[in-house]
Amino acid sequence: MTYEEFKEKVGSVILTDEGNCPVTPVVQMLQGKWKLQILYELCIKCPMRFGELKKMLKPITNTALTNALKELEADDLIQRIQYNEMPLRVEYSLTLKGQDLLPVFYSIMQWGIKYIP
Amino acid sequence: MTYEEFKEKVGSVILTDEGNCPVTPVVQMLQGKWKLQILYELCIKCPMRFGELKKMLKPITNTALTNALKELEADDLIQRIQYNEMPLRVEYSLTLKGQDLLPVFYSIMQWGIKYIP
DNA sequence: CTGGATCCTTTTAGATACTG
DNA sequence: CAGTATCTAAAAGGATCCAG
Repeated sequence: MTYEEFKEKVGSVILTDEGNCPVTPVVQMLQGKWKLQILYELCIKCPMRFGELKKMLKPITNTALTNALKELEADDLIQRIQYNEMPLRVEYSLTLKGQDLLPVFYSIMQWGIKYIP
Repeated sequence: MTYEEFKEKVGSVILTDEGNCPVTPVVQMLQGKWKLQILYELCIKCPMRFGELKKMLKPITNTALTNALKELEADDLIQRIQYNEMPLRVEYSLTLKGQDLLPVFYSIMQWGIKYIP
């Protein structure tokens, strides 16, 4: 896509909400130190358990992981399922909405490959 | 792109850096309350002057705008050109690297259109 | 006009200990 | 195992005043 094409599309499609950036709210939703990494892990393996995620995101604390997971669930990007076994088991997985972020991740990744050494 | 396709591509292409999310560093770079909005404004109109940007991002303060612009420039996403006229004029524009974010913005936008009411 | 400098408030993240 | 609760540290953001 060229610069002019973008201007044209954005200008007509969604620049209606008082000139605000249509990208910002989405990125706000993904902000925080851990959310994207969690989503990424769930892209690679899904579902995953709490402890499994914690191990992958190594230096993360319980508090941080819990908070991030809660916010992602509140935004309906991931789903939490609790199995009342002994010991307790909880599994997190991407929702359809969350899976729909894959193309976004991929385009970001393509940019990163080009520009991040 | 499907879930499986993503896994395959990501797994082979870039999952080399110790399992860390390849998307995160890019998003880190775009984090902060104002950076994306600035880039977006520059997508719509480029170049723009300091005061012009300030007007578009209405409640922003000088400090916040200055800081965001500096960081964007440090990441080589925008370019600052100063004209020593009287009164002083400074123009900001997207670099090629910055313009290359357009497809990313567009894919985020598509997602937003689908899921944000 | 385009910021710099300073101070202050708010938000976010980390450490530690504890529970069903 | 999967969290909660509480506290502290750090970072981000805002307000105000000043300068080339």
